[in-house]
Amino acid sequence: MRFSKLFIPTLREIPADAEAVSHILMLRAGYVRQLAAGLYIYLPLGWKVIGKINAILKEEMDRIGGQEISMPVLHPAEIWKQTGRWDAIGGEMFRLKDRSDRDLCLGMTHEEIMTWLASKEIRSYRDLPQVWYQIQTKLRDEARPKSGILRTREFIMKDSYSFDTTDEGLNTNYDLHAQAYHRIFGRCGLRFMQVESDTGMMGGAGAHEFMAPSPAGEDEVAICPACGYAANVELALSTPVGNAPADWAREEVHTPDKRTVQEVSHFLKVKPSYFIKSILVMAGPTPVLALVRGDQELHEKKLTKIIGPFRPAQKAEVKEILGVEAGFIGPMGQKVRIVGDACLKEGIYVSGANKPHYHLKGIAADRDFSAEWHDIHTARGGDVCPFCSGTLHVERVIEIGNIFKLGTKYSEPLGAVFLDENGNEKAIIMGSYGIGPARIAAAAIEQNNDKDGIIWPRSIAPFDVELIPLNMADPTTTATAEMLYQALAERGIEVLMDDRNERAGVKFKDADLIGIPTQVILGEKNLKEGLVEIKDRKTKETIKVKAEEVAEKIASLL
RNA sequence: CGGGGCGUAGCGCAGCCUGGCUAGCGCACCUGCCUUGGGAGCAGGGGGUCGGAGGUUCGAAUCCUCUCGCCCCGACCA
Repeated sequence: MRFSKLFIPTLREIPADAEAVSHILMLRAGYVRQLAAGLYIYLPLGWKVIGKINAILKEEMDRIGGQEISMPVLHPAEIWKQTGRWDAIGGEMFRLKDRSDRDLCLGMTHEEIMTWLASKEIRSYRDLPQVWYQIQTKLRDEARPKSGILRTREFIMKDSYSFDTTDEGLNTNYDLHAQAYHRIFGRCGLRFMQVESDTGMMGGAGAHEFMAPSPAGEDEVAICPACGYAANVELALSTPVGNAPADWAREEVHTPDKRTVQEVSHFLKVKPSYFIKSILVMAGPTPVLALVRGDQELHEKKLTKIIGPFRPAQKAEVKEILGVEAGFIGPMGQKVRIVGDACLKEGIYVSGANKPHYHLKGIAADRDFSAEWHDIHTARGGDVCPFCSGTLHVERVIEIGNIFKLGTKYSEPLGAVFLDENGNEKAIIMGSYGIGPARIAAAAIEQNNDKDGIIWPRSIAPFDVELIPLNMADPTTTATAEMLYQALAERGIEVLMDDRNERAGVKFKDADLIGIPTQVILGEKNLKEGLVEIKDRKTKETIKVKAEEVAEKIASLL
């Protein structure tokens, strides 16, 4: 393609509204424009990149037996009501009515519709397994769209769904998807990892997320370099580094007006890790006392899995239920349900004395109080891996894909059943698997850029080569450019030729910004000797090659 | 939804606090000349009514009220 004929509105300055590197660069390099919060227009270059990614997705999905279909974006409410999600999902679902006042919604995902199709068409175990996928627009009224293309209200997703007769079948399809995802992200040139993830409200037997490390990400994962354990911090297990043994005798200490761990720690000159933080929460009407070490944070999702949904208790409730004001509460002698973080089982600690302005030093689990022991703290870098005693580190990541074992969560309510070999009716066992192509693009930029712009991985770059004739007024330059343009095209190499009548500097700047991995530079002086330069966008390495050998040389590089 | 910030030309910004000539600057854009290895130079030119509505005032980009939009932090994220 010729630059002069392509709409590539590059920006010299950084748009004020952009923060994330990928966002800034996609705007500056003319890949996208924003229509409204969370709504983006893909310009020619941006759409080409998405097309490259989608092509890879299709190849790899087809390779594991996926069959591409296409489903409506507009859904009747009835199906979502049958699975309970019409009511379970809040403001995140776009809802509307048609002219006859029927409830409809815009699809945030397609479990319901895929399962509906299966319920209509699948009869026998002989019809299974099936893997159906689509690359389709999803709509979610996000509470907070952000980071450019990373979190939008309308986005494209590759979503696939597996239908099996047995758990073994599901496991097979699940593993196939995991393998396909590894190939996909690898081919897209990303640094990524597969981590254990929270099944959340999806329920079911297991889930993994695929994560691309980047400071622009919204999630954090805990990783053990020693044994390979990797999990979203939403569920990552860890053991905080233990305290040096303390040999305090049990004693009540006066701590006037010292309520927080910070204050008491400072006052008593005892490190926060020797404290037990007692947090009263209300699981519905039931009070529960959660205990975590003074230097740790309670992880609400972990606790939710144990006691169900809860909210923090109010100050008045603390006094009424525990008989002492917040700040001096401790686990001793309390009759409420107590859930303690497992690391508190060992060691001697300080906690509130259940008596205003007093703390109790020298208490130990089992001897002075008891609790149900669970991992309820938030994993942090430096914690010990619970599986191999290596040291965990925590990294910020972009979620680029996920895989879920759904089981029969959708097939049961929608009546997606089959008859097995013995004529017994059974619910289809399902899995669902998603990838966001736009997030792949954004993650690729986040991971591959420099001060001058984007550095695309070859596989998803909008073009393979950018031809840069520096002086369009020089006949030799333009003639050589045309010759090379043809020669490269004949070899199936996608070329962008910057045929604009711009000065050299402008062309160099734009080329670096746009990020096509290979540049071919035609300068007058080199051409006098019959030479052109091939420059690598990433390394900036330049080689001089005879003009007539360029096509061949580049073909060997790609 | 809670907290914070910002809306002035296509982009980036100044002016606002302390109302007052014709609303500025850089880049971009148009014309001509010139230039062609890292966002050139000279000359000339076009473009905004200050997010919107209402109010105060002799007078509002500037003060007040309401409203819309966008960004960031948090909550949420099936």
